[in-house]
Amino acid sequence: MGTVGKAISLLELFTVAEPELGLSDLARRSGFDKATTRRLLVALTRHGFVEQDAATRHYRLGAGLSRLARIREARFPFLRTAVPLVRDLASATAETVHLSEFGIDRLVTVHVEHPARANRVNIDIGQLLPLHSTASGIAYLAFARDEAVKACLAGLLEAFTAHTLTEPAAISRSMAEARERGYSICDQGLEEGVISVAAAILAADGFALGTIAVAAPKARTTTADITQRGLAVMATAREISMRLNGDNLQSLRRQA
Amino acid sequence: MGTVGKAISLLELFTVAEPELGLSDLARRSGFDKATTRRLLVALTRHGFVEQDAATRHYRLGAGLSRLARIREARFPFLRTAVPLVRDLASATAETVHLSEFGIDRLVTVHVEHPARANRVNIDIGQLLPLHSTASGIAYLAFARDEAVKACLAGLLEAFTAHTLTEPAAISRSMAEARERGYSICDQGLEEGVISVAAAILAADGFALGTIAVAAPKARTTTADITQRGLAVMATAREISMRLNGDNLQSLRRQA
DNA sequence: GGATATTGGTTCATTATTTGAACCGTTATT
DNA sequence: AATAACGGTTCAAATAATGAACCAATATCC
Repeated sequence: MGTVGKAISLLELFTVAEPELGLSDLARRSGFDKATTRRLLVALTRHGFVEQDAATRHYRLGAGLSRLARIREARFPFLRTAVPLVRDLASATAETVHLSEFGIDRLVTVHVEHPARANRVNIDIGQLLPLHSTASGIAYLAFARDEAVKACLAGLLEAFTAHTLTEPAAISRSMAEARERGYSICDQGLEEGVISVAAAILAADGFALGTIAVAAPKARTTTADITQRGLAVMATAREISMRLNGDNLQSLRRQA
Repeated sequence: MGTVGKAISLLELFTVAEPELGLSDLARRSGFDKATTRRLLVALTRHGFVEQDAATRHYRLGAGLSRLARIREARFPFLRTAVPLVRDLASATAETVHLSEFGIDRLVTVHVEHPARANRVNIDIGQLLPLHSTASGIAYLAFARDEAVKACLAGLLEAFTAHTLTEPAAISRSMAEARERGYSICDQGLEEGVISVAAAILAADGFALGTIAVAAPKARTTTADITQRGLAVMATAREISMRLNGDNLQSLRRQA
């Protein structure tokens, strides 16, 4: 792993659950020597990607990252466009709705609206979602470029639960069903007791760039719920796609 | 410059005005060899910090950055807290209001609300603001740690206009006035014809972490406007500080 | 349409940067 | 009080990065 990759992998250790980490902790989790870790952190700090708390000496993600993300968002207003619609869908369904963007060969969770219920599906911002075993992943693949699909099916298809699809043929079928229906359904593919529906958000070229999903405890989900949420998530995905791309969105490969 | 620094400096070449850049362009602007630039971009792409457009082959900032920024924002909700108040202040003043966060020894513009007027002060998200020559900078320094102040005054104090304060003593006086009054006033320090007021947003430890500012064309700004906007920006900064820190905000060093 | 310039990209001997074992002082834990 | 773990540093050795020269494709110019 090159030096740049090492530095970034340190950044990727920070999570919503653990936004601050110490030097020894970062070294241990990354597998790098403490001296190496320290040097990488100094370089990241010098460019504002990491900050060190003056009192605790712990490290955390820095303003330089936020700045670049804001620049990106200014030109590609994915969050600004989608978040209000995610919020609306969460209100309408009273379940967890999460928005993901494709990156690093997985889906990156960029926004979550949790319902005000104790029994709900919890997802963290920043959480990475595998493609083969999530509703979001299947919805994405259904409208992804062939290379992305091939890369996914050629990789490790980990079985997270007994329900996870791990055969390429089965995953392809699931993708075809998602294309047909306009949304995907995932029954406990990533976690026991959770059922989700998702739809792809398309870029101007007609290929998927992200997804929106509704996740709920299976115990309180009926077949009618699934259909209703599926149609709702599909409509929301379409709305987000249209707002992002307007008249540029190519009709080819458009959702049915 | 180490490898990590080089990679990050490539990322810093992207702006709101130029969100996509080619390989040769990036190499030229960074001063790195094309082979070096390419290798750094490949490493950044591998971790989602950069994406390459399939059609144009141009590079742009990637989803991996957005993900980390979202993780940071989830735990440090600066934008979510401040943006609504920035918007309110922009409506109330009908001038440009911009929010900055400290990082990389300067202020980083993270949000801007432009008034719906043709003659207005334009500021880009991501724009870096020097400390000594802007209302935001002086407001920040007024409530910054001594080290940050010393570092600023010991550095290059560039004269952007004939009005820019470049003497450490004059800058210190301006800081003291800002502390006294609760907001800073900058008359054409960065750009001819622009006058701004700003106030510091404080962290729990009582030190500044960012600023909020109102910028306007001097030609249509009266002395009464300055006072009115100064008080408004101070009140907004205080509100943001309180929402971010609640009861944790130390009374010591609190704004007058 | 041909000539030229510029693009994105690659190679590998050479060079520069990174590495990490061993060490340190301080703080936390037992 | 003893021990463990912390954040941090050093420098000879090891590894990764470098960039001049090259390539095919595309854009620009005349």
